[in-house]
Amino acid sequence: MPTPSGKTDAPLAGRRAQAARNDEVILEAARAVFLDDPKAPIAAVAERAGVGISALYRRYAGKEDLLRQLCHDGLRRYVAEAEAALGEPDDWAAFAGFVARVVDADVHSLTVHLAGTFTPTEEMGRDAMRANELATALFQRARASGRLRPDVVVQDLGLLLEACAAVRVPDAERTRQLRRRQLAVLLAGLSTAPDTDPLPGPPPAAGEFDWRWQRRE
Amino acid sequence: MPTPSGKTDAPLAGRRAQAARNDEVILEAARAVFLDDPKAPIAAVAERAGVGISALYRRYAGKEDLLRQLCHDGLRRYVAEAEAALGEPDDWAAFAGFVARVVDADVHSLTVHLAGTFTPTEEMGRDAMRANELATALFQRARASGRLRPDVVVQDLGLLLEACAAVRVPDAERTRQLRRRQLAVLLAGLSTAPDTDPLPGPPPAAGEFDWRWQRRE
DNA sequence: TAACAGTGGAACGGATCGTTCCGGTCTGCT
DNA sequence: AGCAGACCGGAACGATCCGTTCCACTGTTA
Repeated sequence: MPTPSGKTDAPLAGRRAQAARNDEVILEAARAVFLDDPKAPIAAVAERAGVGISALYRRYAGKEDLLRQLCHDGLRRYVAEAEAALGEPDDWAAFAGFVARVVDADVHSLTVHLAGTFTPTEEMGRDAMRANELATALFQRARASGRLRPDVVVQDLGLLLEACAAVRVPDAERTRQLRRRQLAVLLAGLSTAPDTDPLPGPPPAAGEFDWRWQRRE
Repeated sequence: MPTPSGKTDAPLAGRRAQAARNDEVILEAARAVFLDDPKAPIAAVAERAGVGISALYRRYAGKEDLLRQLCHDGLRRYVAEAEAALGEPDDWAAFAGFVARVVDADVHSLTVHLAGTFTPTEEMGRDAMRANELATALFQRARASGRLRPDVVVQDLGLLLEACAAVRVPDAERTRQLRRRQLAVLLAGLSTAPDTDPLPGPPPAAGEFDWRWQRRE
């Protein structure tokens, strides 16, 4: 088939179109592969995407570049979800919905678990800060709604996300279901209840999980 | 110093004693190192123990051997804790105490996270089965006490342990504290409460986490 | 049809790691 | 005293893995 359509360059077919499609396919494959194993070789991404290694190196300067982009995307997704959630009028629903969507999208694995495998950009630092601010705002609204027990702090959100991300079975959809279950248990545990003992030990402190963002050895 | 004491061979000093001491030191180092990173090189264990590599290979046929032993020890610890807990008269306290001790000892990382890095022995299979039976007994007693919400199943214990093991900061003692907090939240979430919605999705099924025990690729 | 963007995949070089091996030391026994 | 050998430290080896480069090839565009 020769140049199939007259449309300037939008539709598909032709070398340009394949390249554009590959942009997507590669990112998707990279997400899947590195979510499954943060230390996966770059060849695994190429294989999964059904492309050669060159197709990867044409787009990214190296592995670190790809990881950084992936992580940054996750961060942006987190921010976007938080912003969207802030539009929800019901305080508790905003918080619970936000967390659920973040868990579903596995944003935590994308950000925290990939951190340390590359040197972050300044923009990522800014985005991370903004992510924290937005999450804090959501949290405080949730607390104001009175459904959170009083000895819970914002940083417990990190514990919660970690707990959900830790759930992992071979099937992706089943993983999502089990994470939802874990999330429900955790949210119930964080909610006000008549007769529960106070949570033990000092609560997680600000920045206590920042060590993950330092480059590993 | 020549042979220092007259006691037959019990106390210490002398090549034999050092060897006996090394047995301990090495196992301890291996536990610490592989708990921190299941894929750590064997040299890291030797370094941490302050011994040469030979001291390791004199005791274990290879890395797999060491891992297997470590994992089996964890399994035995789990069984021992469960047996001890079954002696506790209060049903709920038996369950909660058991889980807390298992979390404190990081038995989950020792067993589940190390699985798949070696071919298990038959005895390990038997012990694992026994571990499941004991845990189920404890769980059923806890349920009988009425403090567990009705839609919780034994397999939720796996989710709970995974969530606690996922909490990890550089300092070991702090890690223990945070895990206790996570555990408290989860137990609160699993407890009966007046107005909570039922847990979403099908509950974890028996053997749903067994894939971890299969040798990785 | 000439130039070239885009690609597949072999090949290279470096790093890592499990395991072996050898030379040395100290001990326990004769 | 002295010797055989248990025990040890750590260098060296070989296998494997992985990131990156490179080149030949293909269809497209001008």
